[in-house]
Amino acid sequence: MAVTIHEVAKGADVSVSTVSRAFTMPDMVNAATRRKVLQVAEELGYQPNRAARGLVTGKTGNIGVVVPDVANPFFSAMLKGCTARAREVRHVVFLADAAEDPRVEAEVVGAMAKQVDGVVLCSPRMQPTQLERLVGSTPLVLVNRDEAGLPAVLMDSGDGARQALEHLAALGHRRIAHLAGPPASWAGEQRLQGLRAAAPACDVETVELGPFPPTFQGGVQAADLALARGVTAILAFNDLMAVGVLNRLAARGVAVPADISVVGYDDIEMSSMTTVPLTTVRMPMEAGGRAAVDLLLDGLDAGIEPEATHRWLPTQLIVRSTTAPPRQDSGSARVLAGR
Amino acid sequence: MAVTIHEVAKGADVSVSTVSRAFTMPDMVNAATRRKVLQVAEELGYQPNRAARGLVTGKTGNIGVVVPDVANPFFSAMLKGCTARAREVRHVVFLADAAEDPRVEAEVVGAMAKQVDGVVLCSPRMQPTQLERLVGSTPLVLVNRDEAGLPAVLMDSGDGARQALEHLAALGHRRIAHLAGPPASWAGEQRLQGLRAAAPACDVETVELGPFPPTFQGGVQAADLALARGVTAILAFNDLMAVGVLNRLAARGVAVPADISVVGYDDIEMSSMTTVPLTTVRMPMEAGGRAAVDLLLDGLDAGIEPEATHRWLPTQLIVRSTTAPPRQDSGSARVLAGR
DNA sequence: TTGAAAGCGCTAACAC
DNA sequence: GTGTTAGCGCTTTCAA
Repeated sequence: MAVTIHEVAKGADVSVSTVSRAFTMPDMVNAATRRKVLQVAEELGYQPNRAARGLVTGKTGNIGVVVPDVANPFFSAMLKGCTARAREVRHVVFLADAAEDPRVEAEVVGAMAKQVDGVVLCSPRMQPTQLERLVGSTPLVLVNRDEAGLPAVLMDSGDGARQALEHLAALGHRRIAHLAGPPASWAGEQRLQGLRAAAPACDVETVELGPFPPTFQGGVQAADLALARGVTAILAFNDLMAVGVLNRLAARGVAVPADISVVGYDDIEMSSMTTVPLTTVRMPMEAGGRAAVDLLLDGLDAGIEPEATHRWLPTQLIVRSTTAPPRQDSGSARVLAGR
Repeated sequence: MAVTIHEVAKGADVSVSTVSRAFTMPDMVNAATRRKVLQVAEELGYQPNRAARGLVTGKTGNIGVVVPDVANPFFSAMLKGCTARAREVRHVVFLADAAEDPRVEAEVVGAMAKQVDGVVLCSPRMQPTQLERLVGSTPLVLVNRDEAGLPAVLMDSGDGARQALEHLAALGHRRIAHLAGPPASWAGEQRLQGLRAAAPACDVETVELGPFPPTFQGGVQAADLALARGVTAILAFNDLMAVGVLNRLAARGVAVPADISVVGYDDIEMSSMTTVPLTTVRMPMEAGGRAAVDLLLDGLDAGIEPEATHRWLPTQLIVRSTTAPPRQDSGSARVLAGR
């Protein structure tokens, strides 16, 4: 079944160490010998057993990636970045889907620890103490979370929130709802802070709603609450929620953006796919995945445990037709009568 | 750094084999001893090195999953099923994203082969001959492809196409466009066949368009072609394309479903998120992922190479408001005048 | 430039 | 019920 290094050695009539060298340190072996070895290996379809190699070198060539939910477009985009970059640097990805469960997150890191050179934790939901317990089991890099002095790739969604707020304020909106996602979301917290910080200068009043599930349904649910609070604009936690909001507004006969403006956060083009093009804060998820892999590997090369290095990635507001100046006759009353 | 079995043995004052047994065959060791061992292991934070274990047992406890594109909702849903099921049976998932490149598919299987117990190939795009070359390197299970006598999980999208066609025919549609996706897609081929087979009995004429990229843009592009052919209904390759179609129709002032009916294929609720709820053929992607993992593992348990076992999963038409009877004044002319 | 041998962390006979 | 020992496939001293 599995063709081993011994068979290649026998076939090429050399010792196993020569075969090994032909692969790992090619110029330490005679050109002719090497050619022969490589050829025999090719014929036999030999592929070094990376697990065995890892056992002795201590380097597996694998990296672990843990996401809260692969089916969430944000995280599948991030995963895409991780796998793509990993491939470029000849590494393989171990994937774990934590199913939005903090305990699973901790558990899987333990399970992977020994078979990987390090783990990328994407938006981990777990408690700081749990996170700290993981430190030392294997090199860790965080994405969109800043904790325990760990190296991290951080997206500046606080700044994105500011951009969105200023955009809406410039249009004349004075009362804006913020729909929160999962409480454990670092990015969500950043957005809220960015919003609060920017609101006074923009002369905007923010209405903080939630938490809601970061889903289509969460958006539907949130839309009614936002409507009842008489806002003229809504900032949704992510594109899924934003689409839910859009749908609920449509169902209630509220026009977007005539009656209410909507802004979401997305990764790629999810939101360009809505029938009413959705204004969004662009989160560079794929780039984040790539950066995380780099950070992890750089840290490993550099020496021991990587220094706590933070890589900030900018976010960008993409304005589309879901935002417009508020009506002069002010949203609230009209909207509530709308149905 | 990494705590080994030896340290646990020393700490518990037993031999390594006792520690090993305490983990792998608990009832072959004295209850008191076991308790002590487990406790010491706990304290030291010992986790067996699965790679080393695999080296001797020949079983890694890992399974490989190869997808054409993680960022595609179809495949992230399938991946979700794989990881969920894998976890339930205490396995870890090795993920590879082939970036829609057949060569990469073959390559990654080779790279993973030695570290996994088997590989799930999701909708592989590679040639039959390439696929055959992979057989033997590691146990393989196919999803949505039937080739080389390999075990496979197959979704009956041919039947889904039939259901969609009959639905549209029942509404009175007589001229229906089929928008093809990637030529290498087995599922696409199935749908086309299902359509062709069902069309005569339904007294329907099918207009076969494509191939198009299975994306939003592909749908935009396809919509114009379909319109020009004067159909009253459109069957899109997947939900992304369907949404593209919807958008382009809206942009051209064509009403859905008044002027044209649209049907897509989707996995979960993507299509319930469109502003005009989209009628779709439901593909059980997540269930497919789970089934594939089961098939792989069952085959391994059963004995040698798994028999070529096929698992067919049904598809289901979900009717929503994007389909309606065609206008009496017949779509074609009206629509073309529409803009 | 090459080979022989030790050993990575673990399990699986085979003794005791 | 427990310990000793021989490897799993590979890399890496150390000698030749």
